[in-house]
Amino acid sequence: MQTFDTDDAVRSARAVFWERGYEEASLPELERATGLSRSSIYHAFGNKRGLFDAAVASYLREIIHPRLQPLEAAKVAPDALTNYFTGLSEALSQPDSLQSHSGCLLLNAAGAPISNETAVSQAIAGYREELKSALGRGAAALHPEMDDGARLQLATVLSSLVIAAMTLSRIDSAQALATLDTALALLQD
Amino acid sequence: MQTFDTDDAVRSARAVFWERGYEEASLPELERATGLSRSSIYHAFGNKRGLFDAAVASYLREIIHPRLQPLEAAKVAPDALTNYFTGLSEALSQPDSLQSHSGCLLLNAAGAPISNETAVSQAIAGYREELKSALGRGAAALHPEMDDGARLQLATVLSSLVIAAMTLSRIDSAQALATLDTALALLQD
DNA sequence: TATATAGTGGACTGATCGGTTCACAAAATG
DNA sequence: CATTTTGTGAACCGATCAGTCCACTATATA
Repeated sequence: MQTFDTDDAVRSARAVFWERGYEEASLPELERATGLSRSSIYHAFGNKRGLFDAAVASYLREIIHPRLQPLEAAKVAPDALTNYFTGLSEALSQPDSLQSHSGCLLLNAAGAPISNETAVSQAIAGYREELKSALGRGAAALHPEMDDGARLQLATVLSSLVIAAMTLSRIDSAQALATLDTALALLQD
Repeated sequence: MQTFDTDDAVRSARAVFWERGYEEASLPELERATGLSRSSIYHAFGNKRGLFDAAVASYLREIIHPRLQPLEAAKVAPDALTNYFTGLSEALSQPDSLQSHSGCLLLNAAGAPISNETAVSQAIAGYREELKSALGRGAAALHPEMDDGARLQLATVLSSLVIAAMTLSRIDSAQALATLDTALALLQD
């Protein structure tokens, strides 16, 4: 049986992919981060790409979904949408968090050659759809009187603000936070 | 004297960086695209990074600024903002254009290790600021009655929609176009 | 204890990386 | 024509890449 914890190893590798991207994450880096030797990585994950896919699944499960969960529950609280943005804003304010200085693992991948892989591009597109859908449910809970068209428009705007903020967080945290503040301001109207 | 046209060479290299990103654009690829040998590239641009910087400057000058120009003129037409979004939407609809399948050279770089270079991150942050400012001027021309706070908010939202659309264009052109349609819809209100 | 199975570390492969060097070519200057 | 200057292509550099292989270890089963 395996002497290392698979989830721990994937989490460590995930951090490397998050910071450096798929292509620039080297095997020696991944070995160092996971504490595993090359043969163990290849035995457990097949190849570098297999480890990346495991990292993406882990990212969705442990980073994305926990924050979206209140917006995807059967009953959505009226303040769930506000809480989503304040929580994300706090995470981006933490100056040494991966979120704040590396943005979003998936969106970073969107601009890299790895996005030519259909499995990867589908994961990113699916994330955006899920984000939009969850934010739409939050909008419905906050503004029950809003009609479907306006709610869909708001969900598109809010999810775009999230995408822009995560993209900008790597290069200008002030602009990223200001972008999220704009999202919060939109919820007051 | 130089037997090749510098602007032509930079344009060709720019296309490679645009599609592949800085790190994954190899010297052989850049040689092939420009038709130049390695020593000519190094003689003219110093190194790979110098060629990339020239490509970024060329991208701003020939791709970004021409489209923003009507929004940055002394007098901005009321329909300049709408024209910006319809023009961008048409460019992303062109299925074989670099814009449609490679998004934005600068935003792609934002998610890659090259963004750790301060000159690069400043170029990207500056682009976002300029985009926001130009869209704000367009909003003022379209809605002269709008107060400063609302105009700034709208500019932040619109520039975020552009960023999201350019990011998504690499992986899901339908979502990218829908995002720009949302921007156009916001201008009707 | 003997045998089979699963996991691991390190050495190695061929390919490719960015960057450098150098000898030659072409043009300009005297 | 001789010399100098500038530009260029090709060979080469050490380093690093992802991936493979194999001998060895540790555990599990019998």
